[in-house]
Amino acid sequence: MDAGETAVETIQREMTAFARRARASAGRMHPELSLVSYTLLGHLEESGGCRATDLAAHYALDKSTVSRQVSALERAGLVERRQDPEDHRVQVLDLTEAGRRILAQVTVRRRAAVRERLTDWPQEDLERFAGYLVRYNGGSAAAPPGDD
Amino acid sequence: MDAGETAVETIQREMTAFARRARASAGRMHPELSLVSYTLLGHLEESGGCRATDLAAHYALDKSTVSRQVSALERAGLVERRQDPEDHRVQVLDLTEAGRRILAQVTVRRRAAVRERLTDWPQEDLERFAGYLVRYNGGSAAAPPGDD
DNA sequence: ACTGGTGGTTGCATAGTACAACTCGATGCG
DNA sequence: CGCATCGAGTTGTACTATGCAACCACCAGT
Repeated sequence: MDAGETAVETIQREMTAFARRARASAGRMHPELSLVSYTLLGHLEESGGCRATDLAAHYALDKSTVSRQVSALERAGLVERRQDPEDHRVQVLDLTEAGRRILAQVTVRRRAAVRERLTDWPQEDLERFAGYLVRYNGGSAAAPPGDD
Repeated sequence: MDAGETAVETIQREMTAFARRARASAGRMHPELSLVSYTLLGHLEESGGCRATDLAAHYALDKSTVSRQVSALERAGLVERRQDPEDHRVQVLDLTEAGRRILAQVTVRRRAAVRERLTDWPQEDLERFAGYLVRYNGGSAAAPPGDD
């Protein structure tokens, strides 16, 4: 196996390991906001409000899954649904004040956890790593960070 | 926010995005081997056989979860259980031939999918990215952030 | 008005998970 | 030795996330 294969193999293995860990403990750290709920709220904040269908498409989730997640978030008072006056099929979703607050809290906690692992990393490495992740995840080198 | 914060923020977001995507698509890609099953088989291969308790500890899973996963893998003919002659409480788990074969197949497919996203990456970037991931995941045994 | 397409909800099934209670065997202590 | 304790694993129960399919409501084009 050449060096390229070795690097690909390592990347595959490490990404797998990460995904498994994230999944295994997704609910433990932020009992009030699951990983999926967190990313949905994050997307609402970034996008400034969107439709359930947009969330489903963006996250490759079934619309029924999004529907239920959104219902839960609404029950929890973190998002609001507004009827689109232009199209009565559509519900435009947006964060409530409480939603914004919780999202900010969880973001801070998550970022702290990430930063924890990144202590001692030189600034240059942080930036390169961030760049690689963006490039890997998106093909989206163009998209703004956290686009997703 | 300074550049360091921005990089940390991006890393956090991208790792989260990746975890979510992996989770969403884990089952679709390899219907016969879920992400968790895959990692368990992988660990058995690396370790050359271990106990269910070791798997649980390594992956921060409840022993009941591992028990059921292992049962499923055994039913599928991918792992074997052997009584430890030293301690009759213990079952040493190991891959069967079929388990090895499936694991190899899925590894190839997963690696191909990863390589797909890494086409056009210069060798130097591949190696650096792999190194960053190892470093990020590695110190993490204690408090994996995606893990939380 | 009919037809087809889109946004969303609900019923049903499944996977993965945790926690608690349990069994069985090992280990240690009086 | 006999009993208490510990460790490995299993099983019962419950919950969450998820997908698919069926369905309803609405929009738009013909």
